[in-house]
Amino acid sequence: MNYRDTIHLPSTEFPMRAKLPQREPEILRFWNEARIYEKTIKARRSGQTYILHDGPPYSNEHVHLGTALNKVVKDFIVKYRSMNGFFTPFVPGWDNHGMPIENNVLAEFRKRGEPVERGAIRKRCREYAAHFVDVQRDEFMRLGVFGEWENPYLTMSRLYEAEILKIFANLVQRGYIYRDLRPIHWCTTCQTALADAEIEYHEKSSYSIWLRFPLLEDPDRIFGGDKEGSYALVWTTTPWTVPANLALTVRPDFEYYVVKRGEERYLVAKALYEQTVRELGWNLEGLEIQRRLLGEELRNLKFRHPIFDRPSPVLEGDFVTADHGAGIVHTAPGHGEDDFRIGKKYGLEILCPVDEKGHFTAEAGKRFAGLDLQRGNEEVLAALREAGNLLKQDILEHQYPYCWRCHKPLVLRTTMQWFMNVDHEGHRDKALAEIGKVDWVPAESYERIKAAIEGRPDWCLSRQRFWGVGIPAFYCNECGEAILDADLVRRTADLVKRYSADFWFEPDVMKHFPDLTCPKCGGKNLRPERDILDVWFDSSCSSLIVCRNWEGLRWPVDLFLEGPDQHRGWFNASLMTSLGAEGRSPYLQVATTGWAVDQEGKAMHKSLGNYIATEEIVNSYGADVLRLWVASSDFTRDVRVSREILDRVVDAYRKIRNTLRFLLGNLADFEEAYRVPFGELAPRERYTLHELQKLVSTVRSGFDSFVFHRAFQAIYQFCGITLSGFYLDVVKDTLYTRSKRSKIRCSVQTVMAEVLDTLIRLLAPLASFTAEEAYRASPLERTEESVFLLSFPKVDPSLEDRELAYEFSHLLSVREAVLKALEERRTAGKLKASIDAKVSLAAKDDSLAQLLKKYESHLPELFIVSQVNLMEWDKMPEKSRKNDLAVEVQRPKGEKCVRCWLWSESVGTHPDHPEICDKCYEAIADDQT
RNA sequence: GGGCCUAUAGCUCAGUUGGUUAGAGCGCACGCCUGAUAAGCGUGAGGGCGGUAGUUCGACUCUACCUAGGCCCA
Repeated sequence: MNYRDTIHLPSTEFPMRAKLPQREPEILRFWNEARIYEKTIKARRSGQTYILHDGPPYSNEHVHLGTALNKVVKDFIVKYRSMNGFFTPFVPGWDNHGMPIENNVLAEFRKRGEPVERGAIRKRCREYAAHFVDVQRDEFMRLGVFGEWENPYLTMSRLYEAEILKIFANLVQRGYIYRDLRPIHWCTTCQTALADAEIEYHEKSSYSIWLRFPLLEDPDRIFGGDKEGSYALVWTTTPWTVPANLALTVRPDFEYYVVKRGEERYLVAKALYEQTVRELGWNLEGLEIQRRLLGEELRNLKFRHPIFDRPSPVLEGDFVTADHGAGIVHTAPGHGEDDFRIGKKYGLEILCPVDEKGHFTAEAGKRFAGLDLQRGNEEVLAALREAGNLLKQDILEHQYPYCWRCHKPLVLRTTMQWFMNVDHEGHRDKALAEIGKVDWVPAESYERIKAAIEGRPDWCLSRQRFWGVGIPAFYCNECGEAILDADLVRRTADLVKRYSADFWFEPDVMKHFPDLTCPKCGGKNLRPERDILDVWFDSSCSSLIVCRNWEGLRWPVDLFLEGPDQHRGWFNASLMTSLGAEGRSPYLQVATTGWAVDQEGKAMHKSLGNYIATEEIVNSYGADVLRLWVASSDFTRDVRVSREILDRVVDAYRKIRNTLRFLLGNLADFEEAYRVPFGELAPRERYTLHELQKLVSTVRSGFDSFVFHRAFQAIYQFCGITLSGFYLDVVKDTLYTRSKRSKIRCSVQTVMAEVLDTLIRLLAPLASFTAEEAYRASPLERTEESVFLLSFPKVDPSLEDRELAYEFSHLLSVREAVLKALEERRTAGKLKASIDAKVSLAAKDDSLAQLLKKYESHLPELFIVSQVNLMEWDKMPEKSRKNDLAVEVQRPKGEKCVRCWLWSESVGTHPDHPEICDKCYEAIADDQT
């Protein structure tokens, strides 16, 4: 008889090979067609609301791996909450306005030689953004991320653009918004301000000049009373900024010398003294250091402008360095960041005598007015020379900012901009108080947001760009008055809602404001502001706009979760607008993800060649592998990706998948009716269920505290060790050889059913596709259409048995010793399969001996051997003893059963089946009835 | 240059308030099985905790500095 046909081997449709890139799209189709996401939301409508508000990625390219990582972590959290009964609508969003898209579009226009016209550019930007919203939406969906993909938020939608202005109106009304000067990088060719990212640095030849400022006032007699022949030494590379000079800055903690050279006296920093002397070609021997004093002692000095007859007072500033020059910095508040700041601090005028084309204005003086900066440079040098204040003129090669569009050198110009006052009515302090109430994950991230808020300057909201929401201000053409009024902003918002923000830039926009007059002069000739709002302002409004306009959402929200750059970005900006407009922070909890980096921990760049595309991983490994890569990593730090890392994730995936497959296969003939009550299960089975409860507990606490990699490791190790390495291995004999409906086989299947059901649900938020696939392939009773409509497992205390687990921990260490002994025997060539062995065993320790006695009948299957003999310690040979345990491996008694392959003395006792053992004889008989 | 953070076996991660020979899983090597089979099982070899100098009876754990890396700012 062929007994192979009488054993019960696993059988399942769930294939060993996942073929995820092919299979996942089928599962996606099912989710979409059956509207599973919507069903999870509807099913939990009465549950507690949990809102994770999505931070909008920028819609200008394919999904970056870091963005994928971010969205996947969000999906873990949302799915877990949802399966725990929370109402969790997730509205994804995109940031659409802004410079990168505008620049790409401008490049397209220029390439085709089309005229750069505002309306046409904006139209194309809108299309461009919409295209990449579609691209990214598909890519996010492909990752298995659940959400309102049919109803996302777009910052360029009319509703959103209008709401931005309503929030802006609130800030205007509350007095947050003001207009002031600020230095910005300016391209005189393109006639526009540039953002930092639009600047590129190249080598440039500049003048390097030394000049002197004659002494004007010296109340503290620093120079000893002689005004004539006393000077401050100054170095600069930009002669054209000299007409804008309004001060000199020294460093208060530097030491300065008054140096006598013939009849002249010069002020210079000690640290730069020798270098300066060398530069100027002076003879060191002919010099005399008359005084040494600290920079702070110079504060009452006033010098005279080297060209004009006006004072240039000495200021104290920490930005002065000892790298170049004389330690005395030419300060022109209109043409430098540091200059501007210190100018404001000391209440200086902000003089910027250069217009948008790079020509000197009348403010630069008659001699220079109208000159471009190149000719201006020459003329300034000539004027300095004539005044006798130019000491040296040279050429210097140095790094200088250039426009990335026209590649011409940039200048710093100070122009009028709109600002949000971050200190308005204690705003900053309120913000600091608010962040103290927020839960920051990881905790250190509080320090970062704190530093970012403490240090943030007033928010410059103006951008001289095309693609964004226009700042709804007006200017009077009669008197120049700037008009920004909350009600007017709201009126504009209503128009935006109707026509989109594009209407603001139409040539006849003023027709919408026919009644408008200048509040100052009553003039009726007004023009609209052309600057747009900083796009950070757009995205900073997202929580307010989305969570109060989308049905079912709530504000403030439970969680923001983004990359670490958002401490200064979106976390910060959202707090600013929310606090200003609504008086509180928009979030209760903020979690930070790290960046996706390469194997060495370095940032990925396409130019470095270490860039791995999301698409590449999804197409060659599958989304579940990408999801498990995220799940296996500590996302609060930077997350590494490499071939090896992905290969290890694939190993883990296969192990988990094969474990599921084995469970599914061995449950093929199982039905609910055969379930054995938990109380009647054997120790081995109860132990496994106990371990399953431990797993559930570990996974839950991992999910609760966003430590997904612990949850993942626990699942992986449970599959690999507890199941594959122990339980499933040990139980095979029972499954295969016992009669189908025997209680012992049904007991095992009862456990396997429980394990399978739990495992699938534990895995669902992480390996969503595979969990769904396994659920659909499951022979168990399916109560829901999708795994995501099931609940997340909870610990069942009735399945816990600590005492039993304690006993099993001892049995398992005995098992380890036995396996070692078997391995030794195998190495010696005296044994192949462990089932061909008999093990004699003795424990030195009495309690262990008793434990073994208690479980004696279970030992052969635990060790997967044919027979186990418990012996007295003293009767065991010396060499078999190791520590407190003695193990000897021998040939079993009886004959090998051809059906179950175990050795038994009962083989041969059944005349109708002479080659099989009692156990098999019984099984065959049972199965036949 | 400043702020915040990271650095434990090839990989992903554990290492409680400083205390005996630093852990896990995977991978790797070797072996077994052929009734989970492009699967399954077993055994074993791998690091001295980025570096240096301190504090301490004793440091992967504390301090300082340095190196490499990340984000932000200058």
